[in-house]
Amino acid sequence: MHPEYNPSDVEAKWQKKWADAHEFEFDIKKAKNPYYLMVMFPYPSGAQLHVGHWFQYSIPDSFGRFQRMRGKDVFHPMGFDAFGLPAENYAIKTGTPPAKSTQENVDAMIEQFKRMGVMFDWKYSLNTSTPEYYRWTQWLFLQMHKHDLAYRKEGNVNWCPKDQTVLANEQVKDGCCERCGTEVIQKPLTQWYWKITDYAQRLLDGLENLVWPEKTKLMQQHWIGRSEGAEIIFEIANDEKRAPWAEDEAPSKITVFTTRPDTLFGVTYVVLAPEHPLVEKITPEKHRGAVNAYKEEVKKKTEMQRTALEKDKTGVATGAYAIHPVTGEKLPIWIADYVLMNYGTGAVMAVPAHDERDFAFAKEYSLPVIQVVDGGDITESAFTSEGIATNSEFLDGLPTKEAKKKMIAWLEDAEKGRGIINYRLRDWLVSRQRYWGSPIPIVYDPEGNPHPIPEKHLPWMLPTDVEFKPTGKSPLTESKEFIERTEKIFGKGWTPEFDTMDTFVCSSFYYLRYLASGDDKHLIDPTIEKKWMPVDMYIGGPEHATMHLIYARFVMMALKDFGFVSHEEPFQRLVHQGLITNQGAKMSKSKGNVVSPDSFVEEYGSDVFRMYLMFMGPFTDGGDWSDTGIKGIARFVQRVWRLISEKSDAKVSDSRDVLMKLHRTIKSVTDGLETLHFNTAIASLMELLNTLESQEKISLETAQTFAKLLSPIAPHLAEELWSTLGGKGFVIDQSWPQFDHAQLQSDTLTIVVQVNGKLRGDITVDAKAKKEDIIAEAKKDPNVAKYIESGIKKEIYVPEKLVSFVV
RNA sequence: GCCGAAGUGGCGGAAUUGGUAGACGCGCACGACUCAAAAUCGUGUACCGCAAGGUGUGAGGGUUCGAUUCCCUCCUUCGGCACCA
Repeated sequence: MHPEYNPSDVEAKWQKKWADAHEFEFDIKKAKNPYYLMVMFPYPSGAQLHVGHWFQYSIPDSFGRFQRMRGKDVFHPMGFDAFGLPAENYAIKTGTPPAKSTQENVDAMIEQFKRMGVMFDWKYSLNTSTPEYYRWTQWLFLQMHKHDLAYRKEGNVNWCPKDQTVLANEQVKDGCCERCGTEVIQKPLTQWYWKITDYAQRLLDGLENLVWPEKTKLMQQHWIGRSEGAEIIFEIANDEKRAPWAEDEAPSKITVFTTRPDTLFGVTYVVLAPEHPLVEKITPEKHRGAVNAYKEEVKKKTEMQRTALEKDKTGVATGAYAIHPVTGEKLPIWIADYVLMNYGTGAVMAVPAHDERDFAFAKEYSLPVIQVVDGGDITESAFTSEGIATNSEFLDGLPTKEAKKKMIAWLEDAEKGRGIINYRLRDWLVSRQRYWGSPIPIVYDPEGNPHPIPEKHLPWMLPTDVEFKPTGKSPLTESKEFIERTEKIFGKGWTPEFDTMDTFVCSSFYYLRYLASGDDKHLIDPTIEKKWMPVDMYIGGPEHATMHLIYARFVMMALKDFGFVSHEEPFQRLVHQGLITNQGAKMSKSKGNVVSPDSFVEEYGSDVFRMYLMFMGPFTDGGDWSDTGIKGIARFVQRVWRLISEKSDAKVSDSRDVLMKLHRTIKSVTDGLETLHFNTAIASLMELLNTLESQEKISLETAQTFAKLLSPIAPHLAEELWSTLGGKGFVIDQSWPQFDHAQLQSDTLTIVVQVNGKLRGDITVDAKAKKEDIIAEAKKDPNVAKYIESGIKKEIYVPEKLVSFVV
């Protein structure tokens, strides 16, 4: 008699045995066959782990166990992305210091992870909000600064006038403050940026060799937004009515960017972004009123409203004129909000005949439209495709591609422009007017010039004498200790930088710090980095496709240039897990639709729960939560437990059919786990179990192989089974079963017979049968014979699969 | 608007160098065991049809002996970008 499998006892037992044997304690120095498996680290929220966490962390653990059994030394660390808004907001609400609530949450989460039965070695953990970690965040800032990749400039932030606070993009809902509903305005602020744009081309090129979802690569390509074109210089017409300015700073030219230099002869006006610094200088007195009024109007619009306008183009003429670089014609200069200051040069040459936005604008303000590319009708809309140049002097008759080249060559000769590549990527704004982040390691002298804090003062501690109430300034400005500390070290009148760093900075290099084992002298040991990087498999949500995954790549490239690492790319293979929803909606505390795994784990055990999550569908798809099928997995576990131990017999050997099924299962489980199709891997184990069930007895070897195949996906059950079957040591330490090609082949084949593509029968033939014999056999099938009476026109034979007759 | 992914039984999903659509599981129905229930086991389960047979992978067309798979048009859902010059 076999007692029922009791998951809670068995799982607790094996978790203890693993711990006692130090089974999952890792040594990155000793590892011989490194495999670096990382899952994006969580934010330590106060809520319990939910079904989504189990999906995200238990399934990769199964993948790690599989790689481990295949002989890899799998390093699979876990840490916490602990700086960020929620803890700060919680502090504003309750007064609890973020450091305190964060630590409590981290501790609680670690306890829950342990119950999951995952292989994390907590000795390698990290927490980005600890001084031991953020000293490296600050070190990274200093390195960026040292290599001229960090600079300050004025930029706009989302500002809530009522709450007196800077808002993150996700706190802005429909142009209003998420909390109080006040309309959010754009406020200029001087902040720190990192020059990620210097790396645009490398970030683009590097994508090619990465084993990443194509979709993600494409998103990064769009994000980087490379476009080839030309910068063209338009002189400003010398007009006595223009604005007064000092002779030496007289602006004399506007530089525009265009991807269509071939249409230069079709330019009928020039447009500047309303924020363009030249606007003020070129606008003649007479037009200032209208221009300033328009600028005010644009400033009031949030980004949302500005982009929602779609078709209605607005703008105003500045009254100034530009000179066409080839024809010398005078072209009016307009300002319009459809031209963006942060793309290209903030100025465009308008070719209404061949650009939709210019066309709409020209129609609105009755500006001339000149066709310079043949091949389309421009009476109703712009013709934006390529064609043959016309009305274009020396370009006439050339196809677009050649016309572009010739125009660029002409401009370069005449020194009126040049061919350039433009990127949409913008520099990374790393300043945050927040408390709960890493302080920026910069101090200002009494004249206000920034100076990097010498490395010996790191970690540059985050002060604690701060109230968390919003005041309109960075919270650190309140800290007396912070200011006193700065003056004590640097001198009277010196002040610290009060902003903290974006949390994406913390997560841009954490893959290196896991490997550093807390080393406080070096970011990472170069030999360890060489051995372990890049990360072999990185798993995380698709919401990080651009931001985090581009920042991390940029930082790795920069660190390589600085000489600290040997690799260019941090993540070799990337997989996005799907999202587990509840009734179609993302699980969140605010919606109150969070599903807790606790009651299921208690009833069925963690093996069943994680297996059920795997069985729901492909890992990359996620799915809508429903507990209706979990019983099927629970049944499977009980049947495995009962049948495998009951039927195994060291004295029997298996039939050819059983061996074939076994080897086919080894193959499909291996393929399934390698490609993260855990659902099909489990299905094929179920099929194998169904086959074994019909046997009187099975060999001990087959039973043990079953336990091994089960081990990554149901680790506790597999250990229990393995020990019951007399296996030595832990099943997780066994090597992964190999399949034998010879055993995959059946002695007979089923050949399908079609007539005119319709299935009419099937025949069973010897695996070695010849084509002619198989076709002859197919013709004899009584049902097939009926359909081929009228005569066969064509015979098609697909080896080992089918015969098709055309009549 | 543009870019990308997807759409298969009552449900989750299998199957793609084009070759038996619906593996595996859930649910459901009937049966066995039971005083009974649960659990377990067995049988059946895409649709229409008594059957022969026919239909069927979002809709419509195309290529092919043969299409869930390839091509075109459209619809729906999801994700991303959003006046990018």
